[in-house]
Amino acid sequence: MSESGPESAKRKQILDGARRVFLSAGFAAASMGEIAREAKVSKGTLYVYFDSKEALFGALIVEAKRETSERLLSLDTELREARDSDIAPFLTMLATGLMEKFRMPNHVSMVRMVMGAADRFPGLARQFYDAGAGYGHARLAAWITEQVAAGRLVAEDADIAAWQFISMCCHPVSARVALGTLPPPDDERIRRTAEAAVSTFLAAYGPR
Amino acid sequence: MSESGPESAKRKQILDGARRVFLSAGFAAASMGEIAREAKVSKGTLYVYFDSKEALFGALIVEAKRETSERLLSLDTELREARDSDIAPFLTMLATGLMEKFRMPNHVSMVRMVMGAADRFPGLARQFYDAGAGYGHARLAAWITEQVAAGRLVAEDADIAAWQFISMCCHPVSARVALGTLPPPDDERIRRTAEAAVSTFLAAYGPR
Amino acid sequence: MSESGPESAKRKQILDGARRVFLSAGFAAASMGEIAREAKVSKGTLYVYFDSKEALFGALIVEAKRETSERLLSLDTELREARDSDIAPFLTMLATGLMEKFRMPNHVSMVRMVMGAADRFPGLARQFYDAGAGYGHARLAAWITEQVAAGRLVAEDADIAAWQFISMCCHPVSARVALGTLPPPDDERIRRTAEAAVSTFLAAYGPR
Amino acid sequence: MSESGPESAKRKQILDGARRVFLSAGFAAASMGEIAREAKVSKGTLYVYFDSKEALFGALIVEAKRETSERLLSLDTELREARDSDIAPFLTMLATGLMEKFRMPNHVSMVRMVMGAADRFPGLARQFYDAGAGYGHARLAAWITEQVAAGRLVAEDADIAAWQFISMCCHPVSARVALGTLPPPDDERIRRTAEAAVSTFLAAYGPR
DNA sequence: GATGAATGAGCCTTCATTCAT
DNA sequence: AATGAATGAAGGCTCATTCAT
Repeated sequence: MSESGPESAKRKQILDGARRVFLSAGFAAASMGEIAREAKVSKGTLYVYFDSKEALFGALIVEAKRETSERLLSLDTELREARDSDIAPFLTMLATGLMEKFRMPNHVSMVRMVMGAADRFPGLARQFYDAGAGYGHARLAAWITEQVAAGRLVAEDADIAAWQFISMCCHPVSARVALGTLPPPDDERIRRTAEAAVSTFLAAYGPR
Repeated sequence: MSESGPESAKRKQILDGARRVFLSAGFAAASMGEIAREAKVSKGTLYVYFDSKEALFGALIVEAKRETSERLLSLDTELREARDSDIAPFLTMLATGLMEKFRMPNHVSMVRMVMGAADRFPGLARQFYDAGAGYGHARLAAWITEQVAAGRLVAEDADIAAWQFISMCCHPVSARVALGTLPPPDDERIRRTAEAAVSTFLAAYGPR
Repeated sequence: MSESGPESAKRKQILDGARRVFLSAGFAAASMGEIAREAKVSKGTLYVYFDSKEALFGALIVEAKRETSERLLSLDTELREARDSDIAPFLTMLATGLMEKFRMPNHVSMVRMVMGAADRFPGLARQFYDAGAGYGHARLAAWITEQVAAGRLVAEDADIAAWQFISMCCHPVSARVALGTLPPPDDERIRRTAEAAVSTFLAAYGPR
Repeated sequence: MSESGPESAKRKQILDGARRVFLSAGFAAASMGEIAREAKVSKGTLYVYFDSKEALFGALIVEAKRETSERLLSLDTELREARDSDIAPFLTMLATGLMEKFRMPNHVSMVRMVMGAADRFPGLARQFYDAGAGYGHARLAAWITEQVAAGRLVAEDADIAAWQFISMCCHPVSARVALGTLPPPDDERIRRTAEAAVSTFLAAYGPR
């Protein structure tokens, strides 16, 4: 009794190999042979589980999307719990978490890969965005709206405010690391950048 | 009298074809044959002007870098003239210009292409970043420092402040358009986002 | 149960095709496409068994070298048995064998090919020489030394004497056939040339 | 008043460049571009003087043939003068000259090149042979015939005798150097080999 | 299900040759 | 006569995909 569905162990083994190869080479430069070698299966087996190179790539993005979605569920929890806690410490934690995520080598590679493939696979890029940045932004905007309703923040456009906060955290990292191939920020720099983001955000939208 | 130097017309013709192909396919997926077809020269001619596919790609980045540098010279002028003008209108103009640049299809494709190739050509990605985002950030930080000295702004860390302003303008666009393959923002959305960026920036660093 | 080692049937099939093409065109003028066609395999299969055109060429030389080595083992046996037989008939047989070998079309082509590639592949040419002419000369020189010790020949320099005998047999054939593209000698001419070589050799080194 | 005939200085300049390139690479691996560079003319000029790569190669062989012919005219003179001199010293001189010629790098390369191209250009190889080895052999055979007639040598088959003498000199050198890529013989080895050739030749065909 | 040998289209690059100047 | 830019046909090699075992 075996299965080649999404739960198969071999399927995961292949996806792991594919992730390593696709992340470091991008879609076009990755070769099925190297993926097979990396996943320690034969080339033929690849095609037992995935119809084509594109399908394998797509499955990888979908998987990454799912992992991101699951991780972001904890954001929901945190946001819900944060309703009654102090705003500043919570935002600082949020900012720090975002930046730490954005400096991780795997995240950098993933962004590079998806961006590099966005012209060829707009649908996948869109899914990746929706599950990650898009979802995160929507949740934060909703939380801001709640805080405004509760009188703890003052913001006319929660959508834009959410983007501003996220942008101040993520962009300096991804512009320098993912695009500029500069070394990732150390903890101290992250701390200072996060605090500055919170400070600026609250200067604009904080109570009073 | 002909020349195969950087001024040659045929060289430009090739670079134009290469830009179209590289921008829409990325480095690895672009083929020299398609570039030749697009540039309306023979495949052999490609190699008269460029030693290899990599060299052609590199020349393209260098050219884009140079164009960006030249365009940013006007930023210098504007920043200098802006010393005595009102801060808010100037920042609004800056924000609008940034966002309009970031929604241009060619810019989107260029960022996607350079990001997708950053793993293989870190040096080129770095050059591209240095000439564009890096240079722009440095100029803005210097300007902020001057404003602080003149008492028109209050900012402890001009470096971070500059990144915040740039990020609030660029990130919402590039995250949604370049990564998320969403339609670019229209003029109205740009206006509102730009104004919000200026407003938030001045709330944090403005006089008083 | 398959194997791509030196025993694989397909490998032999490829080497056979490669031999035909390399022998008739030389290394540089041979094309992998033609070899594939001649071997009745696809171009890709060539690269499953051999890493490159050079590797395929090298394997061909090594194989030819091995065949030559094996064939020359019988020379050892003959030389050993010839110790007690009459010298003249044995030398005549040796001379005839040498000349017959040197007029064979495949041998002519092989020498042409190796010579033509000696500038680019000196190591391979050296291996080919060592296994063939070099080994044969060494064996004959050793045999002559033994005959001198036994008082059946008188030669101060067995090395030079061996070269003289071999040269009188081989050079007239290879100069005219391999270099001059003249028709190979018929049996009668071989007989006369062989007898003359033995006669001259014995006039110089024979007993008394 | 200019001429593109065989006397043109530019033609010679091209042939010189072509010789260097063809000799070191062989026909197929040589490129017209490199020849043009080596000859310090444009690629187009090559085709003003020679119809094709093959024609240039052919002209090179013809020129080498002519030079060889001219050089061999002195052999005629020497042979004529040698009629009355002692045979042994003359033959020793002849043998030494042959071997010195055969160890010259240019001669080694020329033989390799012509042999490597003999399959494709049998006519040229034939011309090269006729003007060199073939002509030399014929002259020596004629001289031997004269010596026999004069009672200074005893040989039934002057043709074979001439080949034997030439072979004992040339083959040990070309087998080891041109084929085996071994270092060329030094002067001492040439002296010993030449003397041994003369000694063996005279043992077989000398007076008495 | 898993394998890996085999395929052939396609890629980057080179090169003999042509032609307008 | 001389140039060198331009061409397009190969050439060596890779790789996604298939299929018999």
